[in-house]
Amino acid sequence: MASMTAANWKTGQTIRLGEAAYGELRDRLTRGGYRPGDKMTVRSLADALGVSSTPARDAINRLTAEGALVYAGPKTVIVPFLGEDDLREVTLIRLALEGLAAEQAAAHCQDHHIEKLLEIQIDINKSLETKAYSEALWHNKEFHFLVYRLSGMPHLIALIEAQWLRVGPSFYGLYPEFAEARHGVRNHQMAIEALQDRDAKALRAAFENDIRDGYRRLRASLRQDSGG
Amino acid sequence: MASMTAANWKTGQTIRLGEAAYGELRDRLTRGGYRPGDKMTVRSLADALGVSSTPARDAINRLTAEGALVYAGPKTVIVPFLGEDDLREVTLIRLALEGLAAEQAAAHCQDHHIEKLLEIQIDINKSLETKAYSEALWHNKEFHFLVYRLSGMPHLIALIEAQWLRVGPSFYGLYPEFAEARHGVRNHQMAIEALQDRDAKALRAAFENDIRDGYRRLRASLRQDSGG
DNA sequence: CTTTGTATTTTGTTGCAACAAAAATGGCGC
DNA sequence: GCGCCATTTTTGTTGCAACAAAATACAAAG
Repeated sequence: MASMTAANWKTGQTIRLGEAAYGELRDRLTRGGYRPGDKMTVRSLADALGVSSTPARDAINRLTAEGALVYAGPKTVIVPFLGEDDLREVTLIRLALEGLAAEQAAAHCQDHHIEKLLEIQIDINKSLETKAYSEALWHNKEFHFLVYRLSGMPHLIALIEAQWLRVGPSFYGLYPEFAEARHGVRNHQMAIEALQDRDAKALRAAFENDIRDGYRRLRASLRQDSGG
Repeated sequence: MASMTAANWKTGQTIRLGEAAYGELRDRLTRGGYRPGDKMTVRSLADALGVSSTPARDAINRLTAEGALVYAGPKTVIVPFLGEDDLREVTLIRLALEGLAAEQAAAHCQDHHIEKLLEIQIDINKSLETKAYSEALWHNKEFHFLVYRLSGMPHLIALIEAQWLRVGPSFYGLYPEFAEARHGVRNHQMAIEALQDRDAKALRAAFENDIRDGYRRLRASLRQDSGG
């Protein structure tokens, strides 16, 4: 009994309101519940989540530490606008981290993982056909993180998730255009083929391509916004 | 006046106790004030820093989110032991992030930066000669982050600092052996030469070498501990 | 209409106490 | 000596109120 205590204490359901609030806010950010510039106040979040100010404040503090929220003033936390410089930096970081994750994933890939990826890709295509962009975005994330998890590097995955959370709110609004272009389909196909060959370098290249494609499109839309 | 508000509000001295507590605890961690396994309790930290429990809790929460502290049980936060797997993961992450930072740094390097690096290297050598290992460690960090800051990527630097904070406590205790071997001196020399040539790839290689050297030594000492 | 100065409202931070839960302690049986 | 269980102590979490400070709304002047 004493031996399982140290290993399994996380198993019990999360009774910590702070962590629950963090997870919920994180989810809403991921799902496009907020737009860049939206103010995050302790009291409004506490009301929205039905908790008191302490857990709400914990959630905001943590997301701020991770870069998913930023200070716009001494007493003002907002969902960040991603400028061109920010986008460049986060992209370079993503290339480094997700490239590493992909490279490490190849060694731990099994056939059933590839089958699962094929299923997810079918889901993505279906979602695109029915113009269910929010779903497509979700499946796209599933695709990426299924591979990244194969790396067996939990801390690395947490870092990658933090980067996605940074670009998410800015990315989400203009997904329709992205989806129409279907730029991700070819890259995902390349990734699956690389995985079948257990070719770590090719897998990395496929994901880097995907990241770079997304970067170019996001940057273009950023310039469009500032230009007109 | 309105234009400077958004840009300069950070200039005012930090009146937030939570951030001050975070900085202080961070500093103590960096300077070897705690060893792996040490318990971090809200009340003891609050006493140690002369603040109430809220800012102390904030500091612990943030360091925990960054991985510098870990949960060892539902109500127990400790300074983490770095196992061999953890060390491998953090090293791969460091290679990715610090490699990127070094590569980006080359483009922004000016002559006076190289001069400063030469000065720091002299400080390192002096500290090693006088067996002031704690000082040597500090100057070593100065050396690395002076280069990393040249990348102009503040978020990347924050990520790198978080990784250093993870390995710090485990690294600190066995520095004397490291210093005696002087393994870093050659790598730093390579880095300076690469910087003089503005050779980004060579600069990256020099820092990767430095990280890998440290990894091998730390891993060896880890195996020694578990073996005997 | 824009701008400037003022008043009002909102907000984050901090300290603190209560509570439940986990950890440390000590004693008991073997 | 060693493991196990009950008791005591310690601990994190949570909610809340007070306060200072910043943001906002508003009014007046140019």
